[in-house]
Amino acid sequence: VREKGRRRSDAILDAATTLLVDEGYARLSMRRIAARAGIAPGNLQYYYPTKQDVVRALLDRWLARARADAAAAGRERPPEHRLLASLDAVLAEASDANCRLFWDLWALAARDPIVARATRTFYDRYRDAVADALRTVRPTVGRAVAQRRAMLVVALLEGLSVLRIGRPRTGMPDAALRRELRTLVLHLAKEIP
Amino acid sequence: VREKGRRRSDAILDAATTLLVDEGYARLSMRRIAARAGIAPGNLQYYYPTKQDVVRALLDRWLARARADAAAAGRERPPEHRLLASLDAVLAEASDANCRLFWDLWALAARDPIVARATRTFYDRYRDAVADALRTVRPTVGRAVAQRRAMLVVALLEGLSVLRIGRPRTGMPDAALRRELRTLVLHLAKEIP
DNA sequence: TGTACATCAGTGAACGCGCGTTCACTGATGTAC
DNA sequence: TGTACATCAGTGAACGCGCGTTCACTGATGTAC
Repeated sequence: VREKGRRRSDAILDAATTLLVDEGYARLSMRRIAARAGIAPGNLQYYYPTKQDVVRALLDRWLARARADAAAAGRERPPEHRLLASLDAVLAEASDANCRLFWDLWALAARDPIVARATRTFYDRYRDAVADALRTVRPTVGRAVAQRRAMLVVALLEGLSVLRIGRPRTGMPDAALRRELRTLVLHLAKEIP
Repeated sequence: VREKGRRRSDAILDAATTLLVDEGYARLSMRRIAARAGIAPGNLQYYYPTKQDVVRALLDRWLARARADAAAAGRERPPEHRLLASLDAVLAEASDANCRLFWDLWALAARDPIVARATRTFYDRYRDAVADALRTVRPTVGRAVAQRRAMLVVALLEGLSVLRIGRPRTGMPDAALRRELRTLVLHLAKEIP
């Protein structure tokens, strides 16, 4: 009696995620999630009593997966190339849909402490991974310094997604900007005392 | 008969702005705006036929003012200090309320082309101002290069606002991080070929 | 100076809608005897 | 092997709410004669 329930609650999160990515949080409703998952509203409430519960579960799962993906992608590279390879990977994954989801996430986090906590955990892990990469490139920098610099790198990447607002839909920044970005990050990693 | 109307439509935008900053877009409604402005719903519709009209007018006015303020603040400084002084000014102005408003703005821009256009115009001007400051520090860099580097600086600042999500409410990043930021931006302005 | 009239500014009830959530109820499934 | 029963999974109507918007109507204000 439990296997069916687990598959169902997963399917519900799948439906909710699809809706959230495609149409944004403003158009996400319990009734639409239920319809998308092919169940009655009452059954949705059986698994997730309130809308907040669905959203929190959805984001927990999503952020955990994003972290796992990023960790796996990083591990496959030789250490020296890890930093720049990760840059490219992040830029490549920053599709329009993903960006929109993050913007909704930030707005949501401003009002829901649990979402804020999940978001913060996500970025903490993200920063730590970048800090590791920085110390691989130059092991002499201290842990704390590397973490601060990693924070700047993460800020750069997240900020770049914002600056794409209203631009003709390009998957990522243009080549020249990407070159400037690589140069700046390399300087931060190798040159700045 | 026209002066009264102009004052009224301004007061409506004031009321809407207060609500948006205090409670976020999710809780912004025509009825609440009307109540806040002390008028009947029908009268609100007389000035702004739809909710979209209010929001667009509100953001237009708000972004224009932010641009004007930033320009004025920059003009008062000696050119050499302009870059770092602006950094501090931006960080100081990034209050919790302002951040929340920007997050709502980005989410909104993803679904409303007119909001997206206003947002883009805002960031274009922002980037141009930073590019000017960069060229003041080192006039030998080309216009295009300066613009790209300015974009990285703007991305850094906007990204830092995102990374404050879920952190104990500090007005700005801590001193050590701020030092790293200044160092990085100075390197970008002065050292990187 | 008074009056007719168009326009501006404003009211508040009403419509219809989608929402989150509740609830009484039903069938399916596993377990204990 | 059959039966009683608790629990799991699921239905769909209903409640009450706030929403954006419409609309018929009213008063205030300026303008033309």
